[in-house]
Amino acid sequence: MTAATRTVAPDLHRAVTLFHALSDETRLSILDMLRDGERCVCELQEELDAAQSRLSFHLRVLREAGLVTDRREGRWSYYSIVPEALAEVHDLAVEMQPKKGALRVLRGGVCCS
Amino acid sequence: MTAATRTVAPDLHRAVTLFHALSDETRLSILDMLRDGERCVCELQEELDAAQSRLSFHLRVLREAGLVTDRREGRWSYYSIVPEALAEVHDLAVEMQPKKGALRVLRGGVCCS
DNA sequence: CTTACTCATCAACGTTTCTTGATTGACGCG
DNA sequence: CGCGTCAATCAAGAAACGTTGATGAGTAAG
Repeated sequence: MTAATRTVAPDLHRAVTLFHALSDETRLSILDMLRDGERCVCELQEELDAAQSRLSFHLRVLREAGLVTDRREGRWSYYSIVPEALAEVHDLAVEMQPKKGALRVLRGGVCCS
Repeated sequence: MTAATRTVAPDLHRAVTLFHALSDETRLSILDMLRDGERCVCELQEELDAAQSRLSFHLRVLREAGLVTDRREGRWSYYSIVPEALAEVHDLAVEMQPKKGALRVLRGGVCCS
């Protein structure tokens, strides 16, 4: 039985995807800008001083993780935060806390059998 | 003005470190096991069916992110969750939500100046 | 003292992720 | 139509990451 088959919480991969999308400075900066409301790519580009294709790449990661959505209007793409995805992250952090009554000095007294 | 000097929330790097540590299946599995209480490396090794050096590597990432602590006892190292670090993650998820009154159809009417 | 065991660290390797510059498609405007 | 702009995509290279097997430090036990 491998780690993949055993431990995998129903949504382990989902968690990995979410946390990975959040594990980059550029992407966190993007999300921070989006806290004020939606932005088009060129606005982000200007404020973050980042190449266009670089932003496109990071926006795609965020979009594929479900953390942002985009809306096209004319030539522009507007991106905005998906609050539900952040709520998922919130919930994950809560669920990962130790279980009640998990204090154990030595489980069963010995370590490895 | 670069993204690094401007946007960087006081703890952007801290956030990146935390999220990065959580963005791996093996590490999430380890944390899941630790929810029941502390474990020594050999226990994790057995249950996760992972090479010892692999676990050591991942435990180091988790430790350096402050998500787990270790305690030596004789030959064994016992690892356990640091609840405060998960609370940080929790708080980050909350802080990243859009600001109140952030609904904006078009900021200033036009997109790029 | 010697052996066995737990664990951290290292170097080497393959893989993934990120960056850059170029290309392409879509749209609006003169 | 022909041109400029916005943005997605691609290919190539660089950097970071994760895996593996080997080595070494520390401890317990014969």
